[in-house]
Amino acid sequence: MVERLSKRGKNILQAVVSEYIATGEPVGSRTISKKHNLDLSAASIRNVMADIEEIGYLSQPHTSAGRIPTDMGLRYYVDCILTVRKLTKKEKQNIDRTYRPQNLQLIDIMKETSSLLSNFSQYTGIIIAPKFGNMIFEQIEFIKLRKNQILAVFIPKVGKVRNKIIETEEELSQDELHKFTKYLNEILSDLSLKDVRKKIINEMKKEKNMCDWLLSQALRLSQEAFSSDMDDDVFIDGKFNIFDCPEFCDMEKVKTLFRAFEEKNILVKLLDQVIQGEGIQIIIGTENQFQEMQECSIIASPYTWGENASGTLGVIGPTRMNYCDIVPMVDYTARTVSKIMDTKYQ
Amino acid sequence: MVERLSKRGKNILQAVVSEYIATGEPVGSRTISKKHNLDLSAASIRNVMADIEEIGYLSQPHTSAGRIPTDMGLRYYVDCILTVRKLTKKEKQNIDRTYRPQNLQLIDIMKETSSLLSNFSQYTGIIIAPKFGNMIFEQIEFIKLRKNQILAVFIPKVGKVRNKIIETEEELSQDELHKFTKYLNEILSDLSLKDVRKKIINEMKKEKNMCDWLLSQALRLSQEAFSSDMDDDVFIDGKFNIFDCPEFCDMEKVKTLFRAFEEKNILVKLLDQVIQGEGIQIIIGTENQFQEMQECSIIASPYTWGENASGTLGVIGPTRMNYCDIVPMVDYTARTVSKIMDTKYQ
DNA sequence: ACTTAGCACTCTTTGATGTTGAGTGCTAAA
DNA sequence: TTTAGCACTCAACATCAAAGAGTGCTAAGT
Repeated sequence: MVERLSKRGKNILQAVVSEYIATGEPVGSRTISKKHNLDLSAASIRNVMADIEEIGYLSQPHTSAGRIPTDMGLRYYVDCILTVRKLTKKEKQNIDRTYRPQNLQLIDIMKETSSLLSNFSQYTGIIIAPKFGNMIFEQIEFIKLRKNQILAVFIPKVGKVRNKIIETEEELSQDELHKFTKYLNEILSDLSLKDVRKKIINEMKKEKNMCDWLLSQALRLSQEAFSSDMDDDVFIDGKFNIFDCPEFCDMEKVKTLFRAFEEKNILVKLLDQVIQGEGIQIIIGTENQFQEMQECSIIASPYTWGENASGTLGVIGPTRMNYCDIVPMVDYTARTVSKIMDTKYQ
Repeated sequence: MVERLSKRGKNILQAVVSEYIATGEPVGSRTISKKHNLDLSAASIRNVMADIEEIGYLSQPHTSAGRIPTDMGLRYYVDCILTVRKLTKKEKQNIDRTYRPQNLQLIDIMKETSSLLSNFSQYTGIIIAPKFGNMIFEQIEFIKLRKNQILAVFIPKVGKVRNKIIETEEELSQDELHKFTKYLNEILSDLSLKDVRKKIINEMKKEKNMCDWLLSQALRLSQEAFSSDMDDDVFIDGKFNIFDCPEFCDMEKVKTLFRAFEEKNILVKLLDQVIQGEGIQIIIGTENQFQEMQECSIIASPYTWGENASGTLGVIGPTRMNYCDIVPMVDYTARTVSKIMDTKYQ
């Protein structure tokens, strides 16, 4: 983002944005000259505002109203003006405390985090669990159910145990299944799920030549077990906080936004973009490609676990969010979660 | 419900209710005398309406408005006036077809049902999965994870496989665990989960005397495995249809209702009352104890599986629902689901 | 060359006022 | 017992004026 504003322009944009974030109403020149001691008269401010509007950073709902920042304006504000505040000790402690309890399962961490994000921000907190494909293989077990049904139990190093029922053509004895698992647990240990899938395909190619029936069965089975495109686990909290935002007083808006919340894969896609980058990322209004969400901003950060970037967390709120407060909070939360994930699972 | 209305009174209440259900607006005497050929003038209808209002079955939003039925009025209508219509062949086929695909897992049946109920009614469809306690034991397996961690996998005859991680004090070998499961699978086979819990407690008492270390370990473990008060599985579909009801144009109302939807245990409690009774049950507005839901009616029916009453399904909508259409549809769906559950799992 | 006071102008918001229409309750006649 | 007729009530709607917030422009001040 190019620096397109003079010092004065910045100050005034800053004032408009912060006033707008506080009130949600269009901001007039008088208000600024009074509340923000820029030592300028309303008239001067008006002139500058007109300039800024021309660039496209401000807009007027109607002729005789004040200005509100456009998405572009907010983007400039976030990139070139905003200096986030530091969290107080107390706030940090509050976040730390969330993860203090012993014996938190992954699922608890997720729930606590989404609720933390939502409570702090007073908007909607969201966290996406580590990607299935990034999970590290620890163990697989096959349990014989009925004649041609086998339950595959996949146990990752971290994360939720997953079951899958597999139908087989031939009947397999539990003994055979034990052999399978022993073999698989050996060759797959410590691989990420992605690599597991690759490895299985490679092994199958090898096996084609060697023609060991048991092994090829084992591989076939494991392929099925890992084939599923498991849903991403999304934890959302505080959906209803948006009811309290004056900008969402319109039924239609709420309706579409909620449909987006329901469509979890919209959220996943949106936040998956964040996982590529590093550190806090902010998506403002129309910057995201989903119409349903274009009244919202997302402040998100990837959190890591070990070396794999593993998930994303963040806050969804109206574009007029308090970026100054929420950005450092999301950041600190992401760091804390990363730390916890590391220590919990060596 | 006592018969408190004359034939004429009934006809007029019937007219008011059906008109109100159709339009959602207060109904005036003129409208009735015109549209429903009762061969009475508006003036006569007015007189009767005043009588009905006195009993408490109708009310006026304000002096110069028409009448709307009260919850009591709707209750009388449902009990003493309503004759439900029969489903057409096509509608029945539509419902049947939902369950035709082979290889539907329980979870699919649930999803399809909630969506079916919602689509047909244009309101919110809901189904509660068979109670955990009513599930029939088929198999349990213990898998050793790490030193003192064991994964218990519980496989019911019907329903979702469930995992639970158990921490133990002593380390147990996989061999020992095999012995445990063999023993447990024998003594628990075909019991309902409730009975399983009882049986385990009984066996533990016996064991205290016999002092077989392995057995008592096995029992302790299984007790832990079955201790969890698993969440009820609630499947809801079409939450957002209520946005389209004119009576929910008020933000506050939507807000509270949605909070109730979120609090799944409100829904569970509400529908659990239905499981006691037999056949279709209708809960109108303030008849339910939850304030959040007192603008809604619930049309629900238990569905069975084998001999155990096992779950509930139904439709949640505004009190001015089309009872005449939705009641038979919920009924038929409940019967169909029961049938499917029976045939799928002998 | 900036800055700013002053002013005319625009446009929303608010409240007051009147009108319309749906619906009621009562009365008296059929 | 029914119903036509009539006076009355009240929400909903439209119209209008006044207030207020804010702008843009101009001309004078620094």
